[in-house]
Amino acid sequence: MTQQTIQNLFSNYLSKKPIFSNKKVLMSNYTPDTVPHRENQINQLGRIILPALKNERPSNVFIYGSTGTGKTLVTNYVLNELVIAGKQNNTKISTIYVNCKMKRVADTEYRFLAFLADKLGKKVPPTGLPTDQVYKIFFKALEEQEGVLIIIIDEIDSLVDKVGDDFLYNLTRINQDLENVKVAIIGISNNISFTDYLDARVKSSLSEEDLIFPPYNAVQLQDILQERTKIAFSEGILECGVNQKCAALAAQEHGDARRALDLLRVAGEMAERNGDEIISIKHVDMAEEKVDTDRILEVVKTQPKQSKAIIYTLLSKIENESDKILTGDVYNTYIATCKKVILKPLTQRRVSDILSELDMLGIINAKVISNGRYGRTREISLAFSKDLHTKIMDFLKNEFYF
DNA sequence: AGTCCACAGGAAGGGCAGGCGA
DNA sequence: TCGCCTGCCCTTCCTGTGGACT
Repeated sequence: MTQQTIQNLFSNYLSKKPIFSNKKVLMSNYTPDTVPHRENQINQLGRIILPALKNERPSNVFIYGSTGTGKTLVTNYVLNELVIAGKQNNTKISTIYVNCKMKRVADTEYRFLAFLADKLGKKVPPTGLPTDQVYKIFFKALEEQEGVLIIIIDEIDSLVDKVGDDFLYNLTRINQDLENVKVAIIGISNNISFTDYLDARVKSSLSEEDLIFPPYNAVQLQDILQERTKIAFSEGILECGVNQKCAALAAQEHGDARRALDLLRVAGEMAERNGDEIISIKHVDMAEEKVDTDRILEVVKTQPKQSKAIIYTLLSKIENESDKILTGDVYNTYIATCKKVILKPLTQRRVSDILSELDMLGIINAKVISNGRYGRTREISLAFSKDLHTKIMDFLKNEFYF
């Protein structure tokens, strides 16, 4: 592209009527003024945490529902309101929000405690101290607090899966040793059967109250999108049926509002990039493909070298042989791949774990099957379209200098 | 009913890098 | 600088398992 034409491109872009008037409202971290179709949950949660306004400890709450059902949004919304009411009432209410899925922030017991202590104003080094000392620092920080403190632990299941439920046991018993501050815990999880695996004592004290968030249906999603589009886009930009299509697609995916918003945002970006003045159904279709492609490609890109070698092995095996392959085959071919790219091969045990990780990340589908006397193994297939195969393969070939 | 395969996956521990306090 | 602690990645060793085969 010559300099002249790129200048034309820029001035063309600037002279067009803008597609977005406020893109922020389509982001997942945006808290709107109202939360449609969650009135019940807002009321229930509100009632549970009411005692905080009288400087009493509210019950611990356990919230569950699948992704994009508004759990975090409702919790933040209600707690914001609670803090405001507390201020008017001269009651000190503070909240700490922790997301246990955030890598290198709160994904281990140490980091989790360090994060909480940090929020309470006590610095803990990122590593180096014994865990019991971090507990001490955290308790000390708590002792200096007063009023009611509500700790929201989002994606709590992923931390418990990783480090066990001991830290929850300690946390739920925290109040016995504290005088000035009352601590309540709100646990949020995507996994409905999560509490089944907890220690009985932890379970009973953590879920003194339970709240369930059902998935949104297509009509409800449409309402949510309608509210946001009024603020997000310039007037008359949206073709009829765009909202419906985004809502319908997201409803198929367990009523995930986050996905609906993503689709709408990316559709807008697609239109913007193409220089179109109206967002049409065509853009939603493009957005659907892009959202999936981007997610998987991003996951592949961020994998360590060994996982990439395994993904490469899987792709080449599936390309050349059958759609479904077994662990043993993968391992043998992986050894060959390692030789080719001069990588020290891992043991089968470790490869088995990496395959489980890839399964959890949604890159592969792995199902444990039994072939009778020919053993038990995992049957592995790829979780994305043929189209994406080529893109990922190209990326990996480039990565390994093939 | 018992055997046997090819793994799955749990437990324990080694080695490393990074950080702290003495 | 050294000893101690952490998380992380990995290996080694081990037990468990579903179902075809005998």
